[in-house]
Amino acid sequence: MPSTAQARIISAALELFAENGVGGTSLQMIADAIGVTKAAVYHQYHSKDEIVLAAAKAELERVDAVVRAAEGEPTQARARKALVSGMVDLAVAHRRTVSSILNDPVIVRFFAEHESFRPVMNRMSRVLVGTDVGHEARVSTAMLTAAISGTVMHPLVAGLDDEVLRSQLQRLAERLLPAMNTKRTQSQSATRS
Amino acid sequence: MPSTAQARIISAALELFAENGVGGTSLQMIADAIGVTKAAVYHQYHSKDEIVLAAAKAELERVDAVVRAAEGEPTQARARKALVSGMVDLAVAHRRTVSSILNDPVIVRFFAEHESFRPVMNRMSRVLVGTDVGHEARVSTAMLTAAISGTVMHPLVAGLDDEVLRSQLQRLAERLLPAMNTKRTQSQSATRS
DNA sequence: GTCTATATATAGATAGAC
DNA sequence: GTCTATCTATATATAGAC
Repeated sequence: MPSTAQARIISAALELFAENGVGGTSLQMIADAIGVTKAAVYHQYHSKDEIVLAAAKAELERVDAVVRAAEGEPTQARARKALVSGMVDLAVAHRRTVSSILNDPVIVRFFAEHESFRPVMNRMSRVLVGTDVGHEARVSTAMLTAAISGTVMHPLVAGLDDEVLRSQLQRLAERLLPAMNTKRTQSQSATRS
Repeated sequence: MPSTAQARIISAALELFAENGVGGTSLQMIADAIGVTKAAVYHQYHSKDEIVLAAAKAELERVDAVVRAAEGEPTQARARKALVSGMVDLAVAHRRTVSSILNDPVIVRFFAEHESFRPVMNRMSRVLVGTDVGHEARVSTAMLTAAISGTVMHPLVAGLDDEVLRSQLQRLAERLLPAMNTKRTQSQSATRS
């Protein structure tokens, strides 16, 4: 839970990361963006890595909220629809930031190194493909997230209205969902920490 | 037409850009990677921007070759299949580099600023959706490229064999193709319940 | 084409006053 | 919580010898 001063830093950092990449963003830029000096920033976070970590966590929390909402749906079919819809809304609402940040090599490395990030992706995958861990399931999940986050910042859709983009994106995203073995719908309330 | 010395620089730069981002890659890193000094690198390219530009051009040339091959197909249906297939092959063959580079904010800005990059994307779009410039066509094209390039570097598919990834990716990518007005080539219907 | 050496700016980071 | 001042390392970039 970041303080207000920390929240301003994270917010500015996310914007700058999206525009310049993590490696291309300096603490001086962040400080300038919120109108303070570097030392003030260092008083909140002791290193650049800590800022990157906090920014990544803030982004992931948005995804976590969407996943949690989907997990609350009564059937898997509805859960999947809720997940796709929520992810599309999230991506459209943050066109410029979401994709560039999730794809930044530095952030990707953080996700790989810090284990606390993995559960969210696993839960998302479980909502989408259940307990199936086959090839198709994995590729489907990966493709769905990559497609949604990548499309919204594509130059070809830059001029599109949010509403139009959202509806088209949602319709296309659902085509990527793997076929459901509609037999059993997994209990959605279990296994959450 | 890069010299051999220039080609080595570009090759090393592409690897490093993928791993650290453009902003996180210094000329010293590039020089170290190919075993020369910074001054030797500067003798080939007068600035970091020139290296980024040359690297982006090299990547785009690979895409251009795929598009050109697709354009040579006799029918639009075959052209689209060839394009998807070629893009998938390209992405799988360069799992680590393709996506991180195409999504890097610095590269994206280069693509937007330098007009010479745009025609390739327009030709690709024309192969995929013909002269249609509607919303669905634009989102489809954007999503197809984002999905292919983004999936291959997703952690979820990191352990997958190239062959498996390629076949799954191709099958899923074809689901994103918009319906063709002329004749059906797939049993895949355009609208799903 | 590659080197040594160097100029200048800015990076990440810390100390200590207010 | 924010500042000034400062440290050290490294960034981009150039000059000129081999």
